[in-house]
Amino acid sequence: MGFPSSTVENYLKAIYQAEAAQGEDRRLVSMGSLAGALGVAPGTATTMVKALAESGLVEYQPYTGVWLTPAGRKLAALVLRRHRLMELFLVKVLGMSWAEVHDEAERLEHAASDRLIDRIDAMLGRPSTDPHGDPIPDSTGSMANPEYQTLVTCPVGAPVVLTRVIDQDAAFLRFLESSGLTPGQDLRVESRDPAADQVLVRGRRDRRIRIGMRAAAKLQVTPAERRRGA
Amino acid sequence: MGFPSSTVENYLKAIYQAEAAQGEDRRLVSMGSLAGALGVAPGTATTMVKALAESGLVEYQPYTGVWLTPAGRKLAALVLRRHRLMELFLVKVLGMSWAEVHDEAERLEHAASDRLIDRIDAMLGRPSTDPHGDPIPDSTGSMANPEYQTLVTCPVGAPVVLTRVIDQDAAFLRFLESSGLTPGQDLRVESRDPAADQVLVRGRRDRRIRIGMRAAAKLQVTPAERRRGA
DNA sequence: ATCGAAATTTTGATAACTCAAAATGCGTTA
DNA sequence: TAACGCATTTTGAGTTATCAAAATTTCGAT
Repeated sequence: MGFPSSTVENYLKAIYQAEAAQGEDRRLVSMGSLAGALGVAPGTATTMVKALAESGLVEYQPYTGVWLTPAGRKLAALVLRRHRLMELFLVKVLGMSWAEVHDEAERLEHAASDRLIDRIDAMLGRPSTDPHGDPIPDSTGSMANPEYQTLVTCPVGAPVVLTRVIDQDAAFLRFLESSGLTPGQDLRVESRDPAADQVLVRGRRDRRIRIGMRAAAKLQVTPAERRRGA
Repeated sequence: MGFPSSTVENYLKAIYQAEAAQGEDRRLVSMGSLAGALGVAPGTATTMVKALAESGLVEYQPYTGVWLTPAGRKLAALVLRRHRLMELFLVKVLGMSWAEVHDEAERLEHAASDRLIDRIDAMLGRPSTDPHGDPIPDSTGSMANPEYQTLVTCPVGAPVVLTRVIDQDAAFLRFLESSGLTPGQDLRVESRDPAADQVLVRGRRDRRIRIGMRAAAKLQVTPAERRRGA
């Protein structure tokens, strides 16, 4: 009936992202991980999910998990759209830092009207990704979901471009910023040592950055385009 | 304890504005008008106001009314600050229309952080009034509250500048916009006829606009500065 | 001085969201 | 297959904000 509450939007978004974080196929989200992602008690998640199932936004199998219906998926994508456009807007127009916009957008995404979001979208030139490289769903809720390699999987020595960062933690983002590891940067993995949990990255001006495998796996890259001309 | 909910902020804002709408001295707001302003049942207002009194934000006398404590007044002013800066931002930066920003700001004012508000404030050059001419409280919560004349009280024939519009109704604002009655415009009251409930205004390019006394009373003006030079 | 209308408060319910802790189900391991 | 441990669900309760309708208070008019 009425439009979805912030709480409903947050549950849908969390389910959407948990689905996406898993593989292509297994789109079943456990109560435990959902409750964890939202910071609520397990019983709370169960109760809410049953309500969401009532309104046709998710499917729910007791003791098994939840997944989104097409309606729920669309709604979640539109929340994500609001969030990501808002983040990009805060960075590009208001000059806020990459690291601090997440929480701000987390609240604004529930307050901004479609009209406002469309203005922002237009002002930014209908962008396709947010400051972290996350793709922005269009106004119908559909989104490109490209598969990238990461600093763990890309070939050693090959020039790549940092394309997407899969983590919103402010401290991590501040570290990346201070290391020059921001989307768009040209990089090259110089060496990888799984035993020592070390990845050595060459950045701009041959800067060397050492990070662990876990962090490296959060940095997605694409092969660098060969420069044209001489 | 925790920070105020949107509901609390809205009650404080409504009380603040009801106080201001009354005279300088009589700052006592009745339950009826408060409930009316917020669109809730009278009993609801009573309940909430008692809770606000518990937290020291208002003083409450049963069967008499409410008024803000200094703490409540400051909080209300900061909500108003967020609202007005947000409105001005939406108009100036996002090019939204005067008439449509009120509802948008009504929601965003509860979601924007102090940090964001300060960025907006800085980007707009620490403005002193919003698009309606309403004064913007500073970050300590203090606000200039100038007394203006209105199109009902200003001298007939005297050149004045439209300074402030005391009404947020979208239809009214759209009418004003289409009539060229926006803050900053030079005007002159050509004639006033209380019997016929008519005020005849001369606007830009000698345009004639006829409005009722009630509408005229919502348009606040200051005497036009005499132009220097030839 | 009292009566009655209007405003206000109280009462009893409801909806949305949450928790802690008890109960239940599920899969694995012995 | 029986039992253990863990995840999940259920239960009982609390919070915040709301309403409708009954009870109460106030104040002006007779």
